[in-house]
Amino acid sequence: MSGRKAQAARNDELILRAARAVFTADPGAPIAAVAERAGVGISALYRRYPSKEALLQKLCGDGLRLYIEVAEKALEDHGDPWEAFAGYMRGIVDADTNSLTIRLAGTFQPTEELYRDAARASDLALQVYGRAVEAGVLRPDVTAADIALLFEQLASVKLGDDERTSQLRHRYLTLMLDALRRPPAHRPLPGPPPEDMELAARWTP
Amino acid sequence: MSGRKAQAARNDELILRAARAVFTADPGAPIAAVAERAGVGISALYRRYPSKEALLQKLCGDGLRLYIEVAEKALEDHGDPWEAFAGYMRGIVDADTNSLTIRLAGTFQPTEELYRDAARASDLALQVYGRAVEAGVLRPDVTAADIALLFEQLASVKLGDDERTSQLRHRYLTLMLDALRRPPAHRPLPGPPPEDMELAARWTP
DNA sequence: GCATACGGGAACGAATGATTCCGTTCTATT
DNA sequence: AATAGAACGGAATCATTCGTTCCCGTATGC
Repeated sequence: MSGRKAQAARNDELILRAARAVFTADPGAPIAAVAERAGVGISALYRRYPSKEALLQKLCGDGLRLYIEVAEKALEDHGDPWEAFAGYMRGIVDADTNSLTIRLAGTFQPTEELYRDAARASDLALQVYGRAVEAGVLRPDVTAADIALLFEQLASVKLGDDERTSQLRHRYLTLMLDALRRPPAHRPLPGPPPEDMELAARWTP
Repeated sequence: MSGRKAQAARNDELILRAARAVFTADPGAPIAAVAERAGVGISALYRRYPSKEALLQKLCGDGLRLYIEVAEKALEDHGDPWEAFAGYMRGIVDADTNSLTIRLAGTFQPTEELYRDAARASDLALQVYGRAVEAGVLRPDVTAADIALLFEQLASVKLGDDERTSQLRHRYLTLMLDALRRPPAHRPLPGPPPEDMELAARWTP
């Protein structure tokens, strides 16, 4: 398989990657930004998806499936209960699915399938949470819904490039995990703290 | 003072209140939304501010001054060091200045005065932080810049009406404080956790 | 009474952005 | 080698949004 077909297949992937990156950074981004980032024309997009909404639904669905995958992996982990739970949270932060699912969710009409996947994801999250509670490693006054909101707070952290952002998210995840763990404890925070200049850079467009 | 002058004075206040509410909820909101919310016409806005940017600068400045006020109050508190620090954080969350300063900051050209106030705010924040560190009530591996980013994460929490949002922010602030405090401890979380229905409501526009 | 500051909201014009369309290129098949 | 047609690139289109301006009614203070 080579030539035109190969480019088409490559573009499939390029477009999805670009869309993910662009809409993760800015959920309201124009579709032209996706094309530009992918290095293709706009028509290459419209050949594959009938509308912007269709593309968003696809991305949202992919995000949900990724979330489900991470949660299932966590449920298979029968080692140390706390580590299983912490690993799950780190996995979700790495997958960065919250930027794609929730933040995009309000912007289009969810499909039936999307609802099903969301329900499944929610159910799995509840199981992961329940297992940590049963093992007694989680403080008892947080709920599974709390955990979901914590993910969203972490997703709101955005500073510098993608790598720096990820580093900081893990830093604050570690902090949150300290607050969640029973018994309470302080673990060393990973990654360097934000520098003043990093913060000051946000005052100019 | 009554009649036309009184209405003008009332409108001054109405417009500022409306602008605060609208831009806090959506930093990119149209100026017409502000007028509608204030219950005035658009020209009532333009009589007072020459442009949208001027209004945003005014709001941002007000937010900064409010921030400064809260921080100064905290520095005057010579009681229990931890409570002073925690009270400061609660005060900032209540004032909700982070939604106005940082989130708006990127959208216009900051004035000279804005820079000065931002510097002063940053300096005060550093003092509050420093005092908590000196008293040994704060874990040593977080920095003042970390605290700033934690505020922003809390500002990203938005669910239901304003009151519910505030309640939840305090809930997660309490969680974060548990992670910040030395020695580590778990304090009971205030406010009810999010219900599934509250979370599910966000899947439709 | 009346000049006028004030404010309501329609009108304007620029910008943005989704979608369509047309001409081009490259592949596979005849 | 000629050609049908898939895949593209990107300009043109068309609707919408939004900041700003303008016109006009109103009622207030003199």
